[in-house]
Amino acid sequence: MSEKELDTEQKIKEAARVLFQEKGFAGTKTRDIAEAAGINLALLNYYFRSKQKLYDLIMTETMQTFFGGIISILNRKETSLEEKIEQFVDHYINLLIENNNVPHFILNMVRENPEEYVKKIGMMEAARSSFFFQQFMQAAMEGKIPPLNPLHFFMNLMSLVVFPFLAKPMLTATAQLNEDQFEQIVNERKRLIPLWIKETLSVK
Amino acid sequence: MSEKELDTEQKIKEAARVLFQEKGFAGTKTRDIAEAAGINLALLNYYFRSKQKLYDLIMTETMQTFFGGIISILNRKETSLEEKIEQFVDHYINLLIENNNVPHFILNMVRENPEEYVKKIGMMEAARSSFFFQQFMQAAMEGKIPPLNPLHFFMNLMSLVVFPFLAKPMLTATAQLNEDQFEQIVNERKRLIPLWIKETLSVK
DNA sequence: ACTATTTTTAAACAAATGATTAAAAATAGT
DNA sequence: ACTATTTTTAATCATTTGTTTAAAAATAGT
Repeated sequence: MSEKELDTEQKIKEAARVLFQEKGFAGTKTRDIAEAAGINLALLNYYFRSKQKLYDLIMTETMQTFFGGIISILNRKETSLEEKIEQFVDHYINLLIENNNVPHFILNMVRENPEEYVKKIGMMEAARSSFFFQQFMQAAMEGKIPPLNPLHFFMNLMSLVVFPFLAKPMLTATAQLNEDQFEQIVNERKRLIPLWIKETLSVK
Repeated sequence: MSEKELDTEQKIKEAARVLFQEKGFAGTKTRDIAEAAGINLALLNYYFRSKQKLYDLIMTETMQTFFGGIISILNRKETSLEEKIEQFVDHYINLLIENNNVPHFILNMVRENPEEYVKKIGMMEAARSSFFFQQFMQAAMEGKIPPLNPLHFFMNLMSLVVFPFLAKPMLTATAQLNEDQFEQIVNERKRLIPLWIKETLSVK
């Protein structure tokens, strides 16, 4: 096992990750991956057996990236509900600035392969059983926040954080925003989204 | 030109619309369309010349569906800012309940073909020059609402309305929600989103 | 009823695409 | 230096896929 070996494998995986996230499974051709990675086409099958197996690997790793980091934030005993919201928003916006296409990829993936997705992710269950969820329900019971369906709350939080990254190509295509302006906008949202979310908890 | 003729053409277009919206351009095979429409494969090319031309047609019509109805709401002289928000939310949620996959399709489309998308849509420009936008800026100048970047405001509105439909496959795949429960949730949001959005206008 | 036109069908084509093979090149172990 | 193993390459295979063709069937015009 030399340096070069890992290098080749890694080059393929990286090229595949970028292309799969951008174009989806059907839209990505094995020859495109080989070209982007600068390797011979046969090496893809040599290292990863098949396009599907490579895709599955990228899928798993991407899910890990997207959902992995958040569990620990939601389960911290020492932070308040408000602090968790702030950390959640900050964590995700930072993550998505570095991985713009991940939300799009995950949505495509779930549509292509709902069963596989369900197997790989106990995310919702993890969120439901999180300390964050307990804190939310307790605050509702104590009347500190209104008895809003937690699903609305969670959907709002994800919406406000994630949607701009899904819509980014629409904004940049129409020359509404360039790369820097987009990043500035989403960075502003690190501060604003927690404020907005807390406001929604004062409604009705 | 008989009944059957229009019928065949329509059947193909309908099947293509469903499949393209669900699976994207690369993920949809001409044979799948033919099978779903119950027609001979060659008829697709007979009526629509090519897969690409058929896709372009579906794309144009879908954009029309998605953006067409909203302009008149945003330009009404007789409604207030608040009323426009309510009508906007109600209009879109109703539309998306009948066309669950349209947001996903549009996002895919923009990524596949940003230039074509830009040509087809002057939506942002229409929104910018709308009476709604003037009302928004005026209210900000008069201090009735804070000087929030209109982009944040518009992004929040779209996020809260559209995101649940993008995330729907995640919710149904994990058996969090069935079809009816999902529809109930988004219907609740017709009332809630305008309230939440108005709250965001009281922040900072 | 006859003819021209339109629509439909089965078959085939050509290119694209995922995968494999067998040989060559590079590397590791001794 | 020699051998075994691993990695890389060029060529090829088998399917899939978008499209075309030519004939058959259906329809319209008279």
